[in-house]
Amino acid sequence: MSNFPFQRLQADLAELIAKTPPGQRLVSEPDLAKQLGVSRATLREAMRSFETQGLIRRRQGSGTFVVGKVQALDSGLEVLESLETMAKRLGLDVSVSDLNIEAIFADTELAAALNVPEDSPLTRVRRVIRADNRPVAYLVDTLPEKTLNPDDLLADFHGSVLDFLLARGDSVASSRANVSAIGGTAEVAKALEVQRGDVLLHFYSQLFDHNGRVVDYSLSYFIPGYFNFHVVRRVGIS
Amino acid sequence: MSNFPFQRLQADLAELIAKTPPGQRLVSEPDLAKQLGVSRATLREAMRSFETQGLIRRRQGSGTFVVGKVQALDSGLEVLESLETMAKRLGLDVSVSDLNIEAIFADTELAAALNVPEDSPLTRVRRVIRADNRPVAYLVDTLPEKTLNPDDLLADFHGSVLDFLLARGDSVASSRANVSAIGGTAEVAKALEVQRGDVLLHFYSQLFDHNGRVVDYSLSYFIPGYFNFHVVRRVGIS
DNA sequence: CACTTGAAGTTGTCAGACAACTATCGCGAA
DNA sequence: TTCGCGATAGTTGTCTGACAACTTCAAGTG
Repeated sequence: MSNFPFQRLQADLAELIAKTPPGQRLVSEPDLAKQLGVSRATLREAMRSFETQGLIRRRQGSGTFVVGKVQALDSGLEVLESLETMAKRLGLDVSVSDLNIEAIFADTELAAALNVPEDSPLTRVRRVIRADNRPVAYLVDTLPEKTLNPDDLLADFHGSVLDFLLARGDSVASSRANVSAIGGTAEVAKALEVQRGDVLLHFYSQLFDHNGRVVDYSLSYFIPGYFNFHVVRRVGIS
Repeated sequence: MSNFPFQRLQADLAELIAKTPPGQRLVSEPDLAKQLGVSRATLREAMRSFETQGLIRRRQGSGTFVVGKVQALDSGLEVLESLETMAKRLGLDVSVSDLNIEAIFADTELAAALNVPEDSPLTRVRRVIRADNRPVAYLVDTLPEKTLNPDDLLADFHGSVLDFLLARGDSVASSRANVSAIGGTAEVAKALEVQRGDVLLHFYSQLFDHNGRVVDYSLSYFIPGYFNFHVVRRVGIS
């Protein structure tokens, strides 16, 4: 087919990875290169690409492993619920780790997103969601300090800002979520224990109260495959 | 920070790409490797990763270029409308290319998705959507031949299966779209003129008529950045 | 003017080598 | 026996240098 070793190689590698059981080690790079008829440098470029896609994971001194998937969490997007609630509804076991709460001040971007003056005091909540003890989502919420004080959280926070606000009786009506796909930045990649640039599903959303005011500005990053988000779309909305 | 050249390199490269105007050529690999203090092999691995993310494009003999973005198309996902309709609503200029219509027979997967017997005659419609003359989406629709005959299309098809069905007065009620992020397969990558494995936003959806029967099985692949899909999520659906 | 030829510059691929790290096995000490 | 530890083989990470394939453009040729 193709005259470029790299493209042939990607097809061969894809097939090899597909038929290799998750968790199993691939043959070593020198052997694989010989077996596939390319140099180790070219093979490594292809492997880097597959690692960026999240299909394999390389560990120096140990080997290259095919990554496996756990059961997917499925949810309709039109229902606003926390990942914790969603997991409980499905009877799955998720946990929260790397919880980080800090007080910051609004820069231009945050001020615009939250509709507050620049340099306003804000509260930022970051954490990693784990399923099957593997990181599957990285969530960053930013709220005005007036809405959520860092000290408030320490008392009774289980990982979901939404659940916390609802439990407190706050006015929360809806959220507008933008969905996209991106390669993970350094911060996100580190949190999710993947490589910078790996394929991630990305939500950028704003939470509104019943008066239409922005309550929360949220960035969510999901490793594909662990979640199934779906939307019901209807014709002729009027 | 990091002891691994590759991670430092990714940070440096990301910065360099970010501050380089779209469309402009980067300095050559040997020069860049010297400038960043790594070998050309390591640099090329990092560049492969960024190419997989769709941030740069390499052309043999010519150079490496930073890719630019056109204005994004924005749409609410809960409204089911074709990309063409959406573009017209926004006054943007999109076109259809690489239109391919073929008659196939249902394999196990298609039979399950469309709820028809295996080996049933089906019609498959594939095409590329272009904005600013660049490929931005790849769409594959598969329908029972009874619903859509290949010959029907030749008369009056403008790129959207949904618009065609609606214009014909078919019963189309809603669609269930699963949203995910994937690395492009060989077929998709070729159609979108990107590298296999590049980050793409992916919709897998079924179109239902008013009786709840599956009318169309659709796979959509979007290059991130050209589209802004959003969903309004509400609390306490009952 | 149209066409060819060549050179310079670029990315694509290769081979071999060494460094850094990991897992494992065997042996000696407690 | 059991624990700890060092040697060792095997793996990925990185480097160097080289050549092939391709693109571009300008000079030369008819």
